[in-house]
Amino acid sequence: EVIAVDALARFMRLDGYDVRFQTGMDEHGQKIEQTARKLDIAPQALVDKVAAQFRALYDGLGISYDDFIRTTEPRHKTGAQEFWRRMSKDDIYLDKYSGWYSVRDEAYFDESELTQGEGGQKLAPSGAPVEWVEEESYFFRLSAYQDRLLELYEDNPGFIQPDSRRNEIVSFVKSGLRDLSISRTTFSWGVPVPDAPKHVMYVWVDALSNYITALGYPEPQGEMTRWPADIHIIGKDITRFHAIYWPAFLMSAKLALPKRVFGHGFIYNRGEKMSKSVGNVIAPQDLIATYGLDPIRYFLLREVAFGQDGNISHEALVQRMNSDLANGLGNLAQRVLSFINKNAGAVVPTPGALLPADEALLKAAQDLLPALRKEYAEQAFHRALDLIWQVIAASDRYVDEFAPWTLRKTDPARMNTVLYVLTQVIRQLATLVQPVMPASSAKLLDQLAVPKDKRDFAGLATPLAPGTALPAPQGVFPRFVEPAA
RNA sequence: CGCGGAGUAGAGCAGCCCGGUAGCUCGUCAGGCUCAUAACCUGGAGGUCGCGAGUUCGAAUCUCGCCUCCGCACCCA
Repeated sequence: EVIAVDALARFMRLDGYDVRFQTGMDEHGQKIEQTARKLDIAPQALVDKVAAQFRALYDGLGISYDDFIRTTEPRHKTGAQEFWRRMSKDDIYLDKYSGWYSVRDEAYFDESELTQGEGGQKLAPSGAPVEWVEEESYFFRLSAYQDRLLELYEDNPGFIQPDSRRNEIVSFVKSGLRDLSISRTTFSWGVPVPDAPKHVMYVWVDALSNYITALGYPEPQGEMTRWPADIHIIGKDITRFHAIYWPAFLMSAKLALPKRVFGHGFIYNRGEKMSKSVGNVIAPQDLIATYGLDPIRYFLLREVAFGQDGNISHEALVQRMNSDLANGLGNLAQRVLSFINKNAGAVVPTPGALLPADEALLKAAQDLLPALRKEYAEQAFHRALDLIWQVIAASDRYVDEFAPWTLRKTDPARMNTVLYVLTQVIRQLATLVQPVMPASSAKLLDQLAVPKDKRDFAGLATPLAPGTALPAPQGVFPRFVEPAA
């Protein structure tokens, strides 16, 4: 889920890291070529259209990517060809390939994997028709990498995450690796193999190399100095390619390996897999229009244990919106800020001596950042958010315990101290929630009069200055009310 | 067939690796408060932890068998 990657990237940026967040799309392959022919348009025109849709989607989701690479770009093609050349010559050899091929799956299947369809038609496990294909092909000596890959997994338990994915990959590799066909002659929509014009690269050599071609590979200077990547976040269905083929290719080309491959789960609609044929696909654009972008982002990161599959439903979404956002964070900010606005001169209050309870709440808020670093480092976004919300609950209890509306009459100085503590805490919370909800947290920080250049995590070290004028507060997270049926 | 995951209060989940009063969120019921977006706080009710057997002084937690659902296959990214 790109949103998760985005939140991670934003978190690291706010924490002072120089982040490069790149995404892109694979635009080659026989499937594209065929689809384009069916539509009677050029393949390039087809992928241009799709790419535009993707960019629009990402922009709509507020994705803060630094680069969006398409495999049809010249920079990718030349880079991919160079990558091919630099893979060890011992690893690439020419041979004949024959087997049952499914165009739809872009994969060959073993005889034993096929099922018998109607009229004797052989079908791939996916139900897609297969055809007997015999062609000249370049092969990659993947079999030679089995031990080195297992060693890699062994020495770096965190290389494939989550663990369940790792186990799958390890047992797959242990069961034996076969050499990989890495070129095709049956279609031409792809990157030509260097010095073998009849061949185009098989989709994965081509597509996987995007991670480095986007960095300017083979140019060793510039962005390429950032390689290796700290993490590849991918759909769990393509974990195999990223955790087996890609490291093997990189080893062959004598490049460093990414430090982690994270195969994330899928989002289900009410427990059902989204599928066009079932007609239960939820368009992100519709969700944003109905609920707003930040609530969606929050929901997806909070509700789903990242890495596992998750569910989305109107009911669950509304519940999160109303209880966590409107009643939780939103209400806390609103009750405190509007009280200050009405009863404490609309400025950051000046505190007196702090009581243990004050210290405790401030400490709880300050302790969040290191705790969040740990969770983000493990891509445990749901736990990170849970921690933040524990402090919100503690803050609500604190408000009730010290009841500023009573102190207003009995002890104004103490009231100011309480309100001061709360503004500091809310500021912490708003700052820490930025990676997940950039727009809403910005509004919150506006209301706390935090300068735009003081909103990163380093800025948290500087408390809000007492006496700073605060604007009139406005609700940031509206309750979701069912439209009248 | 095989490999993998899951079955715990009305709902969604944690706990299970490292056995010992079954926990969280939401909902629900009662009480409190009134600063706030009918919100917030406190307390209660609600579970034979899929089924059966075994190990053990003791099992949601370990072992074996069985049942059910799901993924590894479409789609989507």
